[in-house]
Amino acid sequence: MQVTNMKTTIRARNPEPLRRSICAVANTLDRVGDKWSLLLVRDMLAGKTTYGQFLESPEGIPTNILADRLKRLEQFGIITRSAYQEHPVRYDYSLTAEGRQLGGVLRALADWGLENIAGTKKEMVPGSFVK
Amino acid sequence: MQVTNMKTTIRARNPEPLRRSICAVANTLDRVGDKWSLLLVRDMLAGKTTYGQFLESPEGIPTNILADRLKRLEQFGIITRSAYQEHPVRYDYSLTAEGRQLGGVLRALADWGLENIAGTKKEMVPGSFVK
DNA sequence: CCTAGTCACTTGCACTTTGCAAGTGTGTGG
DNA sequence: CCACACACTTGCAAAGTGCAAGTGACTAGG
Repeated sequence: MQVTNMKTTIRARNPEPLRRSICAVANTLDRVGDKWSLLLVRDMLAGKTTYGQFLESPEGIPTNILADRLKRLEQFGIITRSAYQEHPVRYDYSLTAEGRQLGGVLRALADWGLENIAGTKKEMVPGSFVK
Repeated sequence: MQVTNMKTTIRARNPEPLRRSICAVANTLDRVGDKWSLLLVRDMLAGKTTYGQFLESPEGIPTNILADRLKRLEQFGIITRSAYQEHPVRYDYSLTAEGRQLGGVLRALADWGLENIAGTKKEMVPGSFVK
Protein backbone atom coordinates (compact mmCIF):
# COMPACT_ATOMS: atom_id res chain seq x y z
CA MET A 1 0.00 0.00 0.00
CA GLN A 2 1.19 3.47 -0.80
CA VAL A 3 0.09 5.03 2.44
CA THR A 4 2.51 2.93 4.49
CA ASN A 5 5.47 3.79 2.30
CA MET A 6 4.54 7.44 2.43
CA LYS A 7 4.54 7.38 6.20
CA THR A 8 7.95 5.72 6.31
CA THR A 9 9.39 8.22 3.87
CA ILE A 10 8.05 11.12 5.84
CA ARG A 11 9.52 9.68 9.04
CA ALA A 12 12.93 9.07 7.50
CA ARG A 13 13.16 12.61 6.19
CA ASN A 14 11.72 14.32 9.23
CA PRO A 15 14.33 15.18 11.90
CA GLU A 16 11.74 14.71 14.67
CA PRO A 17 11.59 10.92 14.77
CA LEU A 18 8.01 10.04 15.63
CA ARG A 19 5.71 12.94 16.22
CA ARG A 20 2.28 11.41 16.28
CA SER A 21 0.52 14.77 16.00
CA ILE A 22 0.97 18.38 17.02
CA CYS A 23 -1.19 17.85 20.11
CA ALA A 24 0.58 19.00 23.27
CA VAL A 25 -0.79 16.06 25.24
CA ALA A 26 0.36 13.48 22.68
CA ASN A 27 3.82 15.03 22.47
CA THR A 28 4.24 15.08 26.21
CA LEU A 29 3.18 11.45 26.39
CA ASP A 30 5.77 10.59 23.75
CA ARG A 31 8.43 11.85 26.16
CA VAL A 32 7.21 10.69 29.55
CA GLY A 33 4.09 8.63 28.86
CA ASP A 34 5.46 5.23 29.73
CA LYS A 35 5.36 3.04 32.79
CA TRP A 36 8.57 4.31 34.39
CA SER A 37 9.66 7.82 33.36
CA LEU A 38 7.31 9.74 35.60
CA LEU A 39 8.19 7.52 38.56
CA LEU A 40 11.81 8.57 38.10
CA VAL A 41 10.74 12.20 38.02
CA ARG A 42 8.77 11.53 41.19
CA ASP A 43 11.87 10.07 42.85
CA MET A 44 13.97 13.04 41.84
CA LEU A 45 11.38 15.45 43.15
CA ALA A 46 11.61 13.46 46.37
CA GLY A 47 15.34 14.10 46.48
CA LYS A 48 16.83 10.93 45.01
CA THR A 49 19.79 11.46 42.71
CA THR A 50 21.74 8.24 42.13
CA TYR A 51 21.23 5.07 40.14
CA GLY A 52 21.27 3.02 43.32
CA GLN A 53 18.62 5.18 44.97
CA PHE A 54 16.28 4.79 42.01
CA LEU A 55 16.61 1.00 42.27
CA GLU A 56 15.47 1.14 45.89
CA SER A 57 12.00 2.42 45.00
CA PRO A 58 9.24 -0.07 45.82
CA GLU A 59 8.15 -0.52 42.19
CA GLY A 60 11.44 -2.25 41.36
CA ILE A 61 12.52 -0.85 38.02
CA PRO A 62 14.74 -3.26 36.03
CA THR A 63 18.31 -2.03 35.66
CA ASN A 64 18.32 -2.00 31.86
CA ILE A 65 15.13 0.04 31.77
CA LEU A 66 16.55 2.45 34.35
CA ALA A 67 19.70 3.05 32.32
CA ASP A 68 17.65 3.55 29.19
CA ARG A 69 15.19 5.97 30.79
CA LEU A 70 17.93 8.07 32.33
CA LYS A 71 19.46 8.42 28.86
CA ARG A 72 16.15 9.33 27.27
CA LEU A 73 15.21 11.86 29.92
CA GLU A 74 18.63 13.45 29.58
CA GLN A 75 18.23 13.66 25.80
CA PHE A 76 14.90 15.38 26.24
CA GLY A 77 16.42 17.92 28.60
CA ILE A 78 14.33 16.79 31.55
CA ILE A 79 17.29 15.73 33.68
CA THR A 80 21.03 16.37 33.74
CA ARG A 81 23.84 14.00 34.60
CA SER A 82 27.01 15.10 36.35
CA ALA A 83 29.90 13.39 38.09
CA TYR A 84 29.78 13.86 41.82
CA GLN A 85 33.14 12.15 42.33
CA GLU A 86 36.18 10.90 40.41
CA HIS A 87 38.04 7.62 41.15
CA PRO A 88 35.75 5.93 40.50
CA VAL A 89 33.59 8.25 38.48
CA ARG A 90 30.10 8.32 39.91
CA TYR A 91 27.25 10.24 38.40
CA ASP A 92 24.17 11.75 39.88
CA TYR A 93 21.03 12.88 38.17
CA SER A 94 18.86 15.86 38.83
CA LEU A 95 15.92 17.62 37.27
CA THR A 96 16.29 20.60 35.01
CA ALA A 97 13.85 23.50 35.32
CA GLU A 98 11.87 21.81 32.58
CA GLY A 99 11.83 18.54 34.51
CA ARG A 100 10.78 20.25 37.71
CA GLN A 101 7.76 21.62 35.87
CA LEU A 102 6.52 18.06 35.54
CA GLY A 103 5.63 18.38 39.20
CA GLY A 104 2.25 19.65 38.04
CA VAL A 105 1.62 16.44 36.14
CA LEU A 106 2.74 14.36 39.11
CA ARG A 107 0.48 16.24 41.44
CA ALA A 108 -2.51 15.72 39.16
CA LEU A 109 -1.78 11.99 38.87
CA ALA A 110 -1.37 11.66 42.63
CA ASP A 111 -4.57 13.55 43.33
CA TRP A 112 -6.54 11.35 40.96
CA GLY A 113 -5.13 8.16 42.43
CA LEU A 114 -5.73 9.24 46.00
CA GLU A 115 -9.33 10.02 45.23
CA ASN A 116 -10.16 7.08 42.98
CA ILE A 117 -7.97 4.11 43.87
CA ALA A 118 -8.43 2.51 47.26
CA GLY A 119 -5.34 1.95 49.33
CA THR A 120 -3.07 4.45 47.64
CA LYS A 121 -0.98 6.92 49.55
CA LYS A 122 0.94 10.04 48.83
CA GLU A 123 4.36 8.83 49.83
CA MET A 124 6.16 11.96 48.90
CA VAL A 125 8.24 14.23 51.00
CA PRO A 126 5.75 16.87 52.14
CA GLY A 127 5.70 19.79 49.79
CA SER A 128 7.89 18.20 47.17
CA PHE A 129 5.19 18.49 44.55
CA VAL A 130 4.49 22.04 45.44
CA LYS A 131 6.78 24.13 43.37
CA MET B 1 -10.28 -18.22 22.85
CA GLN B 2 -8.90 -19.76 25.99
CA VAL B 3 -6.12 -17.31 26.66
CA THR B 4 -8.42 -14.34 26.64
CA ASN B 5 -10.89 -16.13 28.87
CA MET B 6 -8.12 -16.97 31.31
CA LYS B 7 -7.03 -13.39 31.48
CA THR B 8 -10.57 -12.23 31.95
CA THR B 9 -11.16 -14.82 34.64
CA ILE B 10 -8.04 -13.90 36.54
CA ARG B 11 -8.89 -10.23 36.37
CA ALA B 12 -12.45 -10.86 37.41
CA ARG B 13 -11.34 -12.91 40.39
CA ASN B 14 -8.40 -10.81 41.46
CA PRO B 15 -9.48 -7.28 42.30
CA GLU B 16 -5.93 -5.94 42.11
CA PRO B 17 -3.88 -7.76 39.50
CA LEU B 18 -0.51 -6.07 39.58
CA ARG B 19 -0.05 -3.39 42.14
CA ARG B 20 3.52 -2.21 41.91
CA SER B 21 3.35 -0.24 45.13
CA ILE B 22 0.89 1.75 47.17
CA CYS B 23 2.04 5.01 45.60
CA ALA B 24 -0.86 6.98 44.15
CA VAL B 25 1.19 8.05 41.15
CA ALA B 26 2.28 4.49 40.32
CA ASN B 27 -1.27 3.17 40.67
CA THR B 28 -2.68 5.86 38.42
CA LEU B 29 -0.01 5.11 35.84
CA ASP B 30 -0.94 1.41 35.98
CA ARG B 31 -4.42 2.41 34.80
CA VAL B 32 -3.78 5.15 32.29
CA GLY B 33 0.02 5.38 32.00
CA ASP B 34 0.37 4.03 28.49
CA LYS B 35 0.70 5.58 25.08
CA TRP B 36 -3.02 5.67 24.23
CA SER B 37 -5.38 5.69 27.20
CA LEU B 38 -5.07 9.37 28.03
CA LEU B 39 -5.50 10.31 24.38
CA LEU B 40 -8.85 8.52 24.44
CA VAL B 41 -9.80 10.42 27.57
CA ARG B 42 -8.76 13.60 25.76
CA ASP B 43 -10.99 12.71 22.82
CA MET B 44 -13.94 12.03 25.10
CA LEU B 45 -13.41 15.30 26.92
CA ALA B 46 -13.51 16.86 23.47
CA GLY B 47 -16.90 15.28 22.87
CA LYS B 48 -16.09 12.17 20.86
CA THR B 49 -18.11 9.09 21.76
CA THR B 50 -17.90 6.39 19.09
CA TYR B 51 -15.31 3.90 17.94
CA GLY B 52 -15.22 5.52 14.51
CA GLN B 53 -14.62 8.98 15.96
CA PHE B 54 -11.67 7.76 18.02
CA LEU B 55 -10.11 6.32 14.86
CA GLU B 56 -10.26 9.72 13.21
CA SER B 57 -7.83 11.32 15.68
CA PRO B 58 -4.55 12.37 14.06
CA GLU B 59 -2.41 9.97 16.12
CA GLY B 60 -3.97 6.98 14.32
CA ILE B 61 -4.63 4.42 17.03
CA PRO B 62 -4.66 0.83 15.68
CA THR B 63 -8.08 -0.80 15.87
CA ASN B 64 -7.00 -3.69 18.06
CA ILE B 65 -5.43 -1.34 20.58
CA LEU B 66 -8.51 0.85 20.56
CA ALA B 67 -10.81 -2.09 21.31
CA ASP B 68 -8.49 -3.25 24.08
CA ARG B 69 -8.17 0.16 25.71
CA LEU B 70 -11.90 0.77 25.66
CA LYS B 71 -12.36 -2.54 27.51
CA ARG B 72 -9.67 -1.70 30.04
CA LEU B 73 -10.95 1.79 30.72
CA GLU B 74 -14.45 0.39 31.18
CA GLN B 75 -13.16 -2.23 33.64
CA PHE B 76 -11.45 0.50 35.63
CA GLY B 77 -14.66 2.52 35.79
CA ILE B 78 -13.21 5.42 33.84
CA ILE B 79 -15.67 5.13 30.95
CA THR B 80 -19.05 3.50 30.37
CA ARG B 81 -20.37 1.78 27.28
CA SER B 82 -24.00 1.91 26.24
CA ALA B 83 -25.99 1.08 23.14
CA TYR B 84 -27.18 4.18 21.38
CA GLN B 85 -29.22 2.16 18.87
CA GLU B 86 -30.49 -1.35 18.18
CA HIS B 87 -30.58 -2.99 14.70
CA PRO B 88 -27.69 -2.98 14.40
CA VAL B 89 -26.49 -2.52 17.95
CA ARG B 90 -24.10 0.39 18.13
CA TYR B 91 -22.33 1.47 21.25
CA ASP B 92 -21.02 4.77 22.41
CA TYR B 93 -18.56 5.52 25.14
CA SER B 94 -18.50 8.31 27.65
CA LEU B 95 -16.54 9.31 30.71
CA THR B 96 -17.72 8.54 34.21
CA ALA B 97 -17.31 11.16 36.93
CA GLU B 98 -14.06 9.41 37.77
CA GLY B 99 -12.92 9.65 34.17
CA ARG B 100 -13.84 13.30 33.90
CA GLN B 101 -11.57 13.98 36.87
CA LEU B 102 -8.64 12.97 34.68
CA GLY B 103 -9.12 16.37 33.06
CA GLY B 104 -6.69 17.69 35.65
CA VAL B 105 -4.00 15.31 34.46
CA LEU B 106 -4.69 16.18 30.83
CA ARG B 107 -4.47 19.88 31.56
CA ALA B 108 -1.13 19.43 33.31
CA LEU B 109 0.27 17.38 30.42
CA ALA B 110 -0.95 19.91 27.87
CA ASP B 111 0.50 22.83 29.84
CA TRP B 112 3.88 21.16 30.05
CA GLY B 113 3.93 20.31 26.37
CA LEU B 114 2.88 23.77 25.30
CA GLU B 115 5.63 25.32 27.35
CA ASN B 116 8.43 22.86 26.62
CA ILE B 117 7.90 21.27 23.22
CA ALA B 118 8.15 23.48 20.17
CA GLY B 119 5.34 23.27 17.67
CA THR B 120 2.68 21.80 19.92
CA LYS B 121 -0.81 23.15 20.14
CA LYS B 122 -3.75 22.84 22.43
CA GLU B 123 -6.20 21.44 19.95
CA MET B 124 -9.00 21.00 22.37
CA VAL B 125 -12.44 22.48 22.32
CA PRO B 126 -12.06 25.65 24.40
CA GLY B 127 -12.83 25.01 28.03
CA SER B 128 -13.09 21.26 27.67
CA PHE B 129 -10.30 20.69 30.17
CA VAL B 130 -11.75 23.13 32.62
CA LYS B 131 -14.10 21.18 34.78
C1' DC C 1 -32.62 -11.11 -4.03
C1' DC C 2 -28.12 -9.82 -4.95
C1' DT C 3 -24.45 -6.63 -4.37
C1' DA C 4 -21.98 -2.95 -2.33
C1' DG C 5 -21.13 -0.37 1.71
C1' DT C 6 -20.75 0.98 6.77
C1' DC C 7 -19.68 0.25 11.52
C1' DA C 8 -17.43 -2.04 15.08
C1' DC C 9 -14.69 -5.05 15.95
C1' DT C 10 -11.38 -9.59 15.77
C1' DT C 11 -7.51 -12.16 14.04
C1' DG C 12 -2.77 -13.12 12.29
C1' DC C 13 1.65 -12.09 12.32
C1' DA C 14 5.91 -9.39 12.26
C1' DC C 15 8.24 -6.25 14.92
C1' DT C 16 9.41 -3.78 19.23
C1' DT C 17 9.67 -3.24 24.13
C1' DT C 18 9.99 -5.15 28.66
C1' DG C 19 11.86 -7.62 32.45
C1' DC C 20 14.63 -11.02 34.76
C1' DA C 21 19.15 -12.84 35.44
C1' DA C 22 23.77 -12.80 34.81
C1' DG C 23 27.97 -10.56 33.56
C1' DT C 24 31.36 -6.50 33.21
C1' DG C 25 34.49 -2.64 34.51
C1' DT C 26 36.35 0.34 37.90
C1' DG C 27 37.38 1.18 41.96
C1' DT C 28 38.01 0.56 47.61
C1' DG C 29 39.06 -1.78 52.13
C1' DG C 30 41.20 -5.72 54.50
C1' DC D 1 45.03 -11.13 46.52
C1' DC D 2 40.26 -11.40 47.59
C1' DA D 3 35.80 -9.85 48.61
C1' DC D 4 32.70 -6.24 47.87
C1' DA D 5 30.17 -2.10 46.04
C1' DC D 6 28.40 0.78 42.40
C1' DA D 7 26.78 1.58 37.91
C1' DC D 8 25.87 -0.24 34.32
C1' DT D 9 25.56 -3.77 29.88
C1' DT D 10 24.16 -8.01 27.68
C1' DG D 11 21.21 -12.16 26.50
C1' DC D 12 17.08 -13.82 25.82
C1' DA D 13 12.19 -15.12 26.69
C1' DA D 14 7.81 -13.05 27.26
C1' DA D 15 4.63 -9.46 26.59
C1' DG D 16 2.91 -5.62 24.05
C1' DT D 17 2.28 -2.93 19.68
C1' DG D 18 0.90 -1.98 15.01
C1' DC D 19 -0.37 -3.00 10.27
C1' DA D 20 -3.39 -5.39 7.22
C1' DA D 21 -6.98 -8.27 6.37
C1' DG D 22 -11.11 -10.63 7.77
C1' DT D 23 -15.81 -11.04 10.14
C1' DG D 24 -20.66 -10.28 11.33
C1' DA D 25 -24.66 -7.48 11.58
C1' DC D 26 -27.25 -4.71 9.29
C1' DT D 27 -28.91 -1.10 5.42
C1' DA D 28 -29.62 1.06 1.01
C1' DG D 29 -29.66 0.58 -4.11
C1' DG D 30 -30.67 -1.71 -8.45
